[in-house]
Amino acid sequence: MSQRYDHDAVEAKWQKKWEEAHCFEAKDDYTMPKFYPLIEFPYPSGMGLHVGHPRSNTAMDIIARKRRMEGYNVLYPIGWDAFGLPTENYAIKTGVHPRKVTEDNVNLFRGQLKRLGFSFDWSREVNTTDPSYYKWTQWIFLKLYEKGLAYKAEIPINFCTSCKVGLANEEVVDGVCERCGGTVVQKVRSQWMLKITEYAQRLIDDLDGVDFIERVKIQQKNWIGRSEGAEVVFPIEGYPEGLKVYTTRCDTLFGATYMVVSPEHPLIDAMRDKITNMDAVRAYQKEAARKSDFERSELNKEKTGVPLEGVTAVNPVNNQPIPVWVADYVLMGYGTGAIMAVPAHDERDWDFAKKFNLPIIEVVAGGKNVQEEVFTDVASGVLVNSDFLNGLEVKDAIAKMIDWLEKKGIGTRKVNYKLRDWVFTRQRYWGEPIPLVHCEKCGWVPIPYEELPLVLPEIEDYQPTDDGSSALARATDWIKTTCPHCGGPAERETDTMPNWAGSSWYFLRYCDPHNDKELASKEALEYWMPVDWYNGGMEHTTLHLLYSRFWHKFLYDIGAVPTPEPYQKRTSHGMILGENGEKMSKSRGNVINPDDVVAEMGADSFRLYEMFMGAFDQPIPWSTTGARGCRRFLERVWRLQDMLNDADGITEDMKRVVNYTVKKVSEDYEAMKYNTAIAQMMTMVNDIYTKGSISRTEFHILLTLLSPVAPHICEELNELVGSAEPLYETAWPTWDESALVEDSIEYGIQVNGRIRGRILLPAGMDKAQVEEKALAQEDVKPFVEGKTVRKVIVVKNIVNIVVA
RNA sequence: GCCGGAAUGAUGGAAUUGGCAGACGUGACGGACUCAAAAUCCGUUGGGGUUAAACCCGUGUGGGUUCAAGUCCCACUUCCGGCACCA
Repeated sequence: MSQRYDHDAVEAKWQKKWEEAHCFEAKDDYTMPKFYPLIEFPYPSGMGLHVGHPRSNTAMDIIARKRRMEGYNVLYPIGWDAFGLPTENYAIKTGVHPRKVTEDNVNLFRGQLKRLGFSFDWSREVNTTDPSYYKWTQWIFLKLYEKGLAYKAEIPINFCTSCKVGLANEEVVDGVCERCGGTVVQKVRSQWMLKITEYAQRLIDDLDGVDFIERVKIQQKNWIGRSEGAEVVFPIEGYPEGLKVYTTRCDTLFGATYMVVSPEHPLIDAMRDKITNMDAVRAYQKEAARKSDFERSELNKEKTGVPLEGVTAVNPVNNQPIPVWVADYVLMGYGTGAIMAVPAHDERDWDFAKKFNLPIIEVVAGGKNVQEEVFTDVASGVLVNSDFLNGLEVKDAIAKMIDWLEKKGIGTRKVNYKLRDWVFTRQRYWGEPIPLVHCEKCGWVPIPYEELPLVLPEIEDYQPTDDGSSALARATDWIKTTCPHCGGPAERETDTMPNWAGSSWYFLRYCDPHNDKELASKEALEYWMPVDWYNGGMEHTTLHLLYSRFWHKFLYDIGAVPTPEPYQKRTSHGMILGENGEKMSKSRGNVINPDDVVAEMGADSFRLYEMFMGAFDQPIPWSTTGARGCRRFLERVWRLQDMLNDADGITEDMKRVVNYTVKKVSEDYEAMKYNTAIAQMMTMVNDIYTKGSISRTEFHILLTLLSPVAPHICEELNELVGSAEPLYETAWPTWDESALVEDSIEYGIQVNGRIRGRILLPAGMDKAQVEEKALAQEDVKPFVEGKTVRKVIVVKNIVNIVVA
């Protein structure tokens, strides 16, 4: 009789063995076929590991372990994305150095991850806050600067007037500071920007060559937001450059009845002497500055705006005067910051026109009365009231109008992107210092490459300064330096990089993490890149994933990496919710601590449950009883050691189920359908229990299949039953397709689509024979008799008899 | 608001991608074992209906396409992720 299944002993034993055998370390043998799976490296928060982390980690661990068993050289790395806001906020509150906080949190996370038995290559651990790491983050920034992709711009930040600190959007709740409730204002600061927009088209085009799940591709494309249209200039007396607008619907130019500029538009200042209601305009600008873009562009909110009295533009297609308004639903960051409004055919313009009683002119016929209802369905309309466009369909009208505008020199064809350049600076201490100095004489000057890394200076006080600069501004000795160019006095940048910086290239460092000459050697990059399979959360689709693709493309352009794309394949897991179906959070009190689960039922049960709980790509509520069910399954597997029989190989009656299980599990792992793979192994175990015995070969196959999910218990059982080699050195099993063929097929017989009977027939009968048998079947007869059989359809194992 | 997902028994989910809805797990109920309980093993479990069967209803709501719809199309409802300084 077997001993009790003691998960603590089994798991500790095998974790030690694996570590001593170094069996999960990637080999430097570049002749082997390689496989590089990747999970998003965690941010080591003080809360410790979240049950969400192991979901992605286990999924890729399964693939990593399977690939090793298939003979691949696997690099499955881990590291820490450790710069960030919460750590700094904690330091501000407690006075503990962020480096110390980070170190403690990393130690906590490392211990928790190790306890879960992931087959990470711990010898390649990286940490973004390590100067030997961020040396290369700074190096990339300098390269971007050198190539003209980093520039300064005046960009507003959220500023708490009471804490005197720049706030992340997340820290602004209902317009006030999350921490102190103080008033938040927009404060303009000069910030470093990265020209991601220069890569917009390639970031769209190159999605065709990679294997990302479709929703990721769609979301990235929509985020980049390419549109084709025209820029049209509306002349304004006293404003020589005219008011330039971007439109995708230049066919509707004859229907433009007013124009709108965003509150930040330079026109307002330039025309301030002509504008007769300047006080009202200024007040409106001030009001708008308080709102986020998000609040401003909400469609269902009440439209606001103020006319620019004294300013009149001219519609260039018909020379009609057209009023200009300022309204916050127009954003300076998109297009030209000004629009022509065609209320008859745009919902927001229509609402605005109705509210302020502006004229509405129909130019596309096909809807109802445009005075009462907006008409936006462009596919079905024909142009009216539009001079030379009358009678044309919308798409032909657009083409004709663009030609006309270009010929007349009024407008030009223009591709526009919603994507905006990346604001790359934070008024924070706990980030990578920007390796530039400002010299009175020479302007911004990069520090020489030999001086990298530019190390974060030690400071005593992490409180931000009164003007919204980071605590770095207190490190006056560090700030004061000399200009590398002229040798004169210069000052360092006191803003730091956002935490997206370190995470935009970490997968490159894993290829060669200890290199102090390059970010990674050419040979290592050529062998390991691209990442073969990257799994992570949907929430990173438009920021991290896009930013890292952008950096990678830049590095490719300067010859630093061998591939134009960093990731060959991208998949995504669903979030694990609390038992009540809500997002896990401290405040909701529904947080599940992985340590508690592991202590109660072991890492294997925990891993198994996370893979079994539901569809991998869907959000799923946690269930403690569900997890216990997985523990119960492992105990059933444990007791199979008492059911071993003396049969050799795979017994005849198990042939089908064993082969089917190998196929099902192999294919489902690859498709990330872990839940159904596990369900099939449960079915196989249920079968064995019914039979009461199992051969050694069958048991060994089961253990091999299960080992990527529950590696500790499988290794232990494998050893207990006397296998010569550990499972991690065992080859992945194959299946015999011919063993899956059934001798007979059960057909479901439908009459008019409703199931009426079943019939078991030998396999290989042709359709006519099946049809005949089905029509003669007893249960079916009453539904067919006395009726005319119109048609009989035999598909797969369904016979549908259509009668009338 | 915009972009992307999702909705199936009491419950988490499955369904060969248009072909017998509910695999597998949880819970519940019944049985075996036990002095008893726990654990374990075996069985039942969508709703209505029937002694039993037949049969009827059933995949968020309303319409549609099809021999056949959880799956495709149209219109809605609710929930989840993202919206550029959380990571």
